[in-house]
Amino acid sequence: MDKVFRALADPGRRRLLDRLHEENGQTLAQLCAPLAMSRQAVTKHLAILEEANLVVAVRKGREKRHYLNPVPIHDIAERWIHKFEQGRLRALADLKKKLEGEADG
Amino acid sequence: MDKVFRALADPGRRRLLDRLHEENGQTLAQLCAPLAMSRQAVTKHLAILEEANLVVAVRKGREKRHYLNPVPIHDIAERWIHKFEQGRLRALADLKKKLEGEADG
DNA sequence: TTGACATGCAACCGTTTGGTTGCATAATCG
DNA sequence: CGATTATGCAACCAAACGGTTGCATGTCAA
Repeated sequence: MDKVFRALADPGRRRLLDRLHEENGQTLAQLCAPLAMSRQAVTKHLAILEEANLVVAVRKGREKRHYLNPVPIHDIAERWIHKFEQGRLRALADLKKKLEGEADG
Repeated sequence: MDKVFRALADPGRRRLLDRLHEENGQTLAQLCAPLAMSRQAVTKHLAILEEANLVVAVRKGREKRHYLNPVPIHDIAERWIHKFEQGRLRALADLKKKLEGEADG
């Protein structure tokens, strides 16, 4: 779970996930192409995404195809985001109350 | 959006959000208490959470009460997670197919 | 006013991060 | 075979991160 959050912390890596979401199974070279970053930098980002299990790579000859794994994102939504969505309106009410200069706490 | 992802990348900060979710409006001292970390470290984490607008602080005399703002988390769920939840089953199918050693790509 | 409590600010420090460059390896093509 | 393509590995580097310590400020209470 922590690895997933950390992996998502970098905009470049989120961009890579977006790209794979648009077109799954891309190679390293394909992913690098429009990214204003060296191939090796992208390699490292992909390694971090793989480490977090957000991306699964499959070698095919001299190419390496990258596939999006949606499970960790789903898990975060379920186990973490969901919790905060529950009390959401209450929290917003708390907040608004305080920000409106409520005298007493 | 980037600030939110970055803020969520640290387990200590997620912990702080969890604590505020359990009990909203806690002071710095209250939040530090069980955290095996110096008060100043917590201050920095809270500053990052405030910067990301995940926490809103209100001074009350010599105390500073911290309130959870659920909006950025909601936004991430809406604008980012949701997208991946859409194609989720398809992506999983793609992945499974490849991992099962599908000959042709 | 004095003391204690709650927080703020700033300097410093080791480690991690995100990136680079250079070279090595492996697979396809002619 | 040799050239080209696709990727891997390693060393290096500046900047950001997460944390510390020391001191300053502001507020409540006796």
